[in-house]
Amino acid sequence: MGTTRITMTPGARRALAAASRLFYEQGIHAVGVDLIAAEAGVTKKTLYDRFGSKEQIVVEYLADRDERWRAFVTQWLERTEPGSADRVVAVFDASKAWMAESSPKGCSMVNAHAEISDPAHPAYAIITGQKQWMLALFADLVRDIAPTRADELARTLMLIHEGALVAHGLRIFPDPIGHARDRAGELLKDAGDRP
Amino acid sequence: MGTTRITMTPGARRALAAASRLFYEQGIHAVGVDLIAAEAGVTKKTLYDRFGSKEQIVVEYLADRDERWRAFVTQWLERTEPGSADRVVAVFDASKAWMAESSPKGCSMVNAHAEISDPAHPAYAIITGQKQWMLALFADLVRDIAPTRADELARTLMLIHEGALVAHGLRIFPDPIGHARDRAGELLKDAGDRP
DNA sequence: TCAAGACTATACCGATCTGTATAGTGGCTC
DNA sequence: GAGCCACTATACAGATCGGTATAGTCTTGA
Repeated sequence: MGTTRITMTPGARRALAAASRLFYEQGIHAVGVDLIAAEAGVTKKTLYDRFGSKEQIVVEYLADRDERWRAFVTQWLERTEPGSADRVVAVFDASKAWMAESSPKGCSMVNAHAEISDPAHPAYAIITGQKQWMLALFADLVRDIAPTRADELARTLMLIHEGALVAHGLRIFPDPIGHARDRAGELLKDAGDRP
Repeated sequence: MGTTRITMTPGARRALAAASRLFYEQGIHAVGVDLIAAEAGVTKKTLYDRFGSKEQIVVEYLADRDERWRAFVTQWLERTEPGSADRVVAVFDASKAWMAESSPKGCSMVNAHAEISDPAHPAYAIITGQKQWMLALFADLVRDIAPTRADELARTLMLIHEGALVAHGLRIFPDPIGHARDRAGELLKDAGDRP
């Protein structure tokens, strides 16, 4: 991990929880540190003692969300049969559950990327890192089913998955993640038929 | 069209061009009206005489981009055979050309949506309007090929297309729109085989 | 009991934010 | 050549931005 993390004292934990909610709902630039402090029941002094800068709060926000998402998916995968197409479908099931819980505005990484122009920003690596992790995960899961076409299928799954998250956030049509899940299932069934 | 548009004087045109570039590259909240005025070679007075508010500049930015995108796609479609699967593929070709030109950060509508929380914001209707237009376009084009499955296929195409734009913006893998184009072609070839 | 550390409250810094006011200049048309 | 309109320049209002300083309170563990 290339990003520096901070020690999470009780106050820092509350601040991060408030910042996470506010950043996701209203956007990063739209939320000031005064608002974060007020919502968390914490003074700005405490915020800057713990995080040092607003940028670091943003980094912690994304790194924490990334960490929780990876753990969430891993947990869903553990309930499925290794080496089966069900495992790919389970990723979409996990996404649907995750989004239904508290992510009506789509992927936080994609949304954060919209507000960060500088690739040198420490948050940039977290954002692209998660997407690379997802692509590698799809490739690993597909390799057990269709080894020769693993990379190509993984990229297609990636497109469908990202598209579903966007469609969910923008409410383009009902249940886009469920739709994506079904298409992913068909895609792998067809791929398995012709070896 | 539910959004009010303004009269585009030369100064307003320059201001909108500058705002478009800045909003897209740095995000809406990160760009102030002073910067827009300076970059456009226009005073703030002129900005407020023409647009009235920053919000209205944002609305013009999105409405103008939406308008130009629709014209762009329509132009590409006119070069293809009506009723053929090539027309769907042409949408992806248009997207690839559009993004290559001046959109390295993905879809401006999706990015703007990340910064706008209030559905009552006048920009909201423009954002969702474009996505609905795209979905209807896909449905119309597919109806000529596979009428019974038009809506389902249109939604799948929508997911692949949106995913490709995100993947392009985040540089998840090389040429995602080209990849999406090929998958869309296959999808319709298979759909046409079984009527 | 005492020291350390996490926290609180308050007040402030300079900079920047959106938005407005005043006064004056340039070019176009009738 | 008079009037109109787009534009320029400057200065400022009130609020909020990220970030810091001082001083005091609370809990925890040795």
